[in-house]
Amino acid sequence: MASIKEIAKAAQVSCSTVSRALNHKKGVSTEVRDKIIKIAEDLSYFPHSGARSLVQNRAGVIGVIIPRTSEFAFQSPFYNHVLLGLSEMAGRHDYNLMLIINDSRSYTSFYYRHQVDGVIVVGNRINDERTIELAEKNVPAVIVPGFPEGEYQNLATVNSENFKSTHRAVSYLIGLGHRKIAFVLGSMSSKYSFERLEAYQKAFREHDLDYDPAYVAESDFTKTDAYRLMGELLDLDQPPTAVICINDTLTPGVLQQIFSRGLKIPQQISVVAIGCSDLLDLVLPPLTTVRVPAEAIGQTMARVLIQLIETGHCNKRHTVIPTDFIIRESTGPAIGQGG
Amino acid sequence: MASIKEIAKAAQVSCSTVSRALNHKKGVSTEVRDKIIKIAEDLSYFPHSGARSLVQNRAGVIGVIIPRTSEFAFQSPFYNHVLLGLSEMAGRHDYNLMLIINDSRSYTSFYYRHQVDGVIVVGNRINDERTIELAEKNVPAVIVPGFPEGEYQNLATVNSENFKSTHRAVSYLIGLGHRKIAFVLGSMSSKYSFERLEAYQKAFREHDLDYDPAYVAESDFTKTDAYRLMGELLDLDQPPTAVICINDTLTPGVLQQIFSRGLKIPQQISVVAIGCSDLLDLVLPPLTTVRVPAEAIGQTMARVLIQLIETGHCNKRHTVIPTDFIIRESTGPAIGQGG
DNA sequence: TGCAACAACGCAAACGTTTGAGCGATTCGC
DNA sequence: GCGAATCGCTCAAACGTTTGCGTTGTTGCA
Repeated sequence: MASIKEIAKAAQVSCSTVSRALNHKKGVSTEVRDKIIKIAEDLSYFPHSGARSLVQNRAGVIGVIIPRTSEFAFQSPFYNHVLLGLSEMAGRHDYNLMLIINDSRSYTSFYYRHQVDGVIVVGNRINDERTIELAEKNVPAVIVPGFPEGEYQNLATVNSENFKSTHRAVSYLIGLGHRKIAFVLGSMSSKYSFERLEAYQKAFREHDLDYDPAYVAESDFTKTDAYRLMGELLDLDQPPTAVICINDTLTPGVLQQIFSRGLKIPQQISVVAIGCSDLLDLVLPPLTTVRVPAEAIGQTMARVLIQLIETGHCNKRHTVIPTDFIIRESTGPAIGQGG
Repeated sequence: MASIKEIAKAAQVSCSTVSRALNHKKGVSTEVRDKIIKIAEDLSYFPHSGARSLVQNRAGVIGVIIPRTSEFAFQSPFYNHVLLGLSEMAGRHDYNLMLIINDSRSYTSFYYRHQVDGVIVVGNRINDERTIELAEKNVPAVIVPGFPEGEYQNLATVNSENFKSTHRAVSYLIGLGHRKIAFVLGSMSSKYSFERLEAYQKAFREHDLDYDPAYVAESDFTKTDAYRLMGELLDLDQPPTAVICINDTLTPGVLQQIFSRGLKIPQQISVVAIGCSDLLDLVLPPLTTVRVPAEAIGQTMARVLIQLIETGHCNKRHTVIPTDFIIRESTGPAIGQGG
């Protein structure tokens, strides 16, 4: 409500001086500055962000795009944790978040329409032409996941260490004597499904073992489907002695199938979860987990984007965040296996 | 990038005409209008929202404040679903969402600093002075939950039907013969814990029964605490034959305690969940649930706020959204009870 | 023919802020 | 003690829109 003019009048100085005083720029004496600041507080003055963005070409807002249905975005712990990291880091640098969910329009149009300073895309699809447009129009942007073909000045990526972590988990299970290791994947159009499957295969090869494709199930990422698929896997003549769940959404479905059959974990089947959900922390026994650092992903994305916005370049265009492999009580030696 | 000026030059008209043409106001011939619109598209023009908000005093942005830690906000399905409803309804009316989580500053300052058109507070604490400030400064705002003392022109509330739904659930359990009905509450400083407990008590009174406070447990809203409390409840000399979980965060803890003891649901204990989490839908057996319509709450909040913003008043200052009581398979007749 | 009404458009002010240029007054260096 | 640098401040332009008012040209009506 109160504008810089009223403060200027009250303090008997010009607008310029008020602006400089409030922004702590030099060129204003301490007495005048203190006086102005006091008046501004008394009048409960807040700068008009629109006017400011007009002249400064900076809005102090980061656009966050989640190209998923709202349902999906808010149900998956991954997005929640990324948002958490984003909001934390953005807040620390005095940026706010503008949220766009399930908008079919171009990312670039969003950037222009809302005068955000940069754009973050969470859950980028492989080969989404909108990401390329973003890069070609030189919009400061950070995406997860994905490595675009070209090298663009203003486009950065953040990924989690999919291959390595999955590889470690599978190797661990093999080391425990497991050979029939079920792997409940999501859709293979998803980048990380693909990477993690490769890791799975490589771990088998490294131990001079063949892996049986029958134990790899491709789901549509829903709990229901995971429940169904796990049922099919357990109905095999040689049911798996271990199972890996590729993400948070699937894990409950797999677990419920196991629980419903009264199978003991880890005595009868070992379980490894990949994901970031805390909701599963209370599952008994505590699950051996590949923890995807979604919060750190969000933080990093925000940090890189802000650097991109403010300096026009970034130190690392492609960041890979390491995952943790946490061995807890849901995994144990395979039974009835040759070791 | 492209401004209205460039379009004006290209179309050989004045800025005014361009503005009028693009905003579909009258005073411009159809030929000129079409020409301008075409040029605007070719130049991929987007109006500068800052400049627009400067002169129109409207930003097209709704501020969403969640006065919780980021962890809490993003873990609880309630907030997620409210956000879902908000984003859906806001999008439909061409508003965007600006998200503020865990900001200790005044709500009013947020309103002014970011030139949002109105403010939504999700998870208002009883007697939070910041809400009152919002109302007193006449900022268009909608809050959940809560009924402030005074009647303020620009402050509206949305609540879910806490009392009625809980009452119905408890009555149902009593009808099934249950007498020792555990109730795992959250903190009593929370409005809905309080309301729901009252409903619980009233249901007992109405059936001419005394309720035993020993079965009411006040938690700190965490899974861990719920797990612990449910353990204590089951260790009672006369363990409960039914349990009601007051919200999504608690339910997994309670369930895990039950599962870990190998108790059969509903043969040995009936379970009623209050909440909106879909994650629990896959729990076996499917839970009898008081479904809190968080998504509808979000939608309603957005709708009311937009009305408040655009017309300066709203039809209903206090909206109460009904809850559903969904009877599924986790509840059954009490065993070893006199009926 | 004369005049009112109206449509289509341009002009310029206004929104609130930042910032380079400019201008006295004081201080500094030598 | 004189020019140069510095300080503290003001002026005014600029950012991109919208919009009331004015102007021109056309049409309608008597």
